[in-house]
Amino acid sequence: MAPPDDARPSRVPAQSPRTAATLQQVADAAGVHRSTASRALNPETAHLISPDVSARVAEVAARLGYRRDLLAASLRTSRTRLVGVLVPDLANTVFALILAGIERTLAEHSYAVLVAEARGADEGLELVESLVSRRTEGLILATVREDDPVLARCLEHGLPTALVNRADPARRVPAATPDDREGMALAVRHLMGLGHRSIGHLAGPQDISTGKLRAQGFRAAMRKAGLKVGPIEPAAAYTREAGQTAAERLLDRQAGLTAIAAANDLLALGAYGALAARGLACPDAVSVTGHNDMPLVDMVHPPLTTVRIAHEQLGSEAVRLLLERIARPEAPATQVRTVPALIPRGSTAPANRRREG
Amino acid sequence: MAPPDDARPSRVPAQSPRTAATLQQVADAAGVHRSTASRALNPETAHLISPDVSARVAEVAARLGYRRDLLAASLRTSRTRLVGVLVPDLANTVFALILAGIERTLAEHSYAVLVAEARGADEGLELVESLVSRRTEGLILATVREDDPVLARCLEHGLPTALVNRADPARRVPAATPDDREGMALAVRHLMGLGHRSIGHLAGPQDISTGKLRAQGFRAAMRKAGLKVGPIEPAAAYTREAGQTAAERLLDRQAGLTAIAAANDLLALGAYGALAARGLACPDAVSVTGHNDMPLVDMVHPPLTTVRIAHEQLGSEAVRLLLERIARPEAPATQVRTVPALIPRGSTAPANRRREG
DNA sequence: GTGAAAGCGCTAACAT
DNA sequence: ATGTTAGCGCTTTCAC
Repeated sequence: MAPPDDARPSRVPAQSPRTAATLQQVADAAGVHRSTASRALNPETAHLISPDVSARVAEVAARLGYRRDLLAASLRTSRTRLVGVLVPDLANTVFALILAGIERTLAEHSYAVLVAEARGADEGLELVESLVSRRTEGLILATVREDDPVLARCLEHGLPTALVNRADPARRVPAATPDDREGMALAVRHLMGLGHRSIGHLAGPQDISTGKLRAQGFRAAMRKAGLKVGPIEPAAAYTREAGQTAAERLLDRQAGLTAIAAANDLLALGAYGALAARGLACPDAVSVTGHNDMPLVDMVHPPLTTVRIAHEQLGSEAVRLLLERIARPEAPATQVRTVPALIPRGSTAPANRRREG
Repeated sequence: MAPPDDARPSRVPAQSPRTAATLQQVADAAGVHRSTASRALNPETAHLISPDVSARVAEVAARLGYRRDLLAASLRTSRTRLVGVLVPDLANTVFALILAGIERTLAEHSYAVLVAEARGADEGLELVESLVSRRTEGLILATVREDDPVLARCLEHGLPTALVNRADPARRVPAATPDDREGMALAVRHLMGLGHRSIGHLAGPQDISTGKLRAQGFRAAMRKAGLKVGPIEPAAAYTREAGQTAAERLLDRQAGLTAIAAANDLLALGAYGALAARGLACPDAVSVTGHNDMPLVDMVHPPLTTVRIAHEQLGSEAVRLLLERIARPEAPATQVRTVPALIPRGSTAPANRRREG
């Protein structure tokens, strides 16, 4: 009934493979054993097979639209080429940029990325279990806080882990972070260069390494300049709202403040709100600096002077560290710090003008 | 030499499971067959097993730190609970927000998300192959353009697919999009309400559904109001740079323009640049509207009047559509449109003031 | 250079 | 209610 298949190449790469061809089918069609087909199709083992057989198998595989089943291969080899990434908030630009860096770099190494949001610690623990049970080869955590239970669990599991943007004070695992102390020092020196002497620090949450280290950087830079360390007010979270609240406390504490160095751009924008609420102009009355150089902070009013973090690079460094860890789990945990850069814009100005308010 | 293990519960939940326990080991330790252990541990089949055996198995499993190997289970059941997501640019806030919505909703259904950036079409095609070979149950595409080869490939594979933020004109697959025509009509009506009659459209790329539909919405709204349709200039990409270039062309084409309705916030910000370059004040000389309500556009100068898209909702709707598709692949492809909202801010003002320039 | 056989860890008929 | 058996699709000894 059916017309005989003619030998010319079919128009489409085989009829739509409703059910994907399996290695066994390829082998049968090529008249070889499936182990031979496996070897022929795998670049690592193809050299074991005679060129003509290899060619025939490859041709048949292409005709049948064969695709290696990575799931089955992973089960057999225990190599999934899968990495899990945990972030606190996907909607946050900082983590989106880091994730972009991670994904791009992992793709270069033909790894796939399983991404999940760990809003709370409990959720994080469950996610680790689920990622382990999917046999991810390693994890990148952007969520880590002080005494983090998720990190602890990863260590228990012996799961190769790297941190990004957050450091582990105990240095038990590799981490890629910005040089937080130096970044804040950059901001403080910039303000001092403009003549500011009364500088307050709008700090981040102190159980996050960025929050803690940037506060340390602030103190150190002030001391080094021989200045009395200004007031430090930690915000409850890295948000505009928390920033505004903390900035208000900061202004309450020290009336004569001429500059605020914030631990993060969103906090700095919160400070804009607090200043506006008191009729204090920025930068005329009070200068403000941020941290991160998020997209669009060059267009806010006034354009935010900030410390640029190479977020994508942070992501790709974390990948490098993780892959190293996967290859040599017992090697010492490398800490990579990226170099921050000050981006001067309109939110900082010389301190010589007296405040009106 | 080693002290005998005493019977008290060990301090830690078993000694660190260097090598995770397997179902067989649990079964052996509980004195049952591994299929019994499997049934006992699976909520779906636990009712087949007597309560006491179930309890014993559960207890042993907990003691040994047993974790079901999802990889092996998936191979057996052909259900991976894995969904692939393709976005054009992870670093773009719009897609980050959509991804957040996708991830959150998929997590509720205990699906995991494999995310990848498809920068070009070739890359997209390869990614589809790789996702197929990982046996993702379905795909969400945020990358689709006119006559998209990636979408075509998904259809060939018979892979359940849903689109997000982009529509397929042929409606071959389900899609969750904003109501692009209505969104743009909102902006145009707002401008007309302020007395603007000479309005230009800073359009998006015309091979992307948002670009095309928003342009259509612009035309329709102008005609409906009995106005002559103003000039339309498509930008090469949804970026500030492309927006500035296209806005310059727009201003060249029609000198008397009092308002620009942009297809996207970044394009609108590009228009800010073009206006500033010509000494035209916004909104005094020319009003500008955007589209998306990206984070921080409320803080740029002037604060951008824009059309808010519920990006996270878009993501969760896409997930709903995809899961439906996975359940009933042959059902008609539903199109979901979310309702846009105009957010009036400082970049639009009444048209009565004459331009100085 | 190729084939045969075993098995990764799990689940789902099919017994009993 | 539980055990037996047979794979999912692949890779990798081990033979020849």
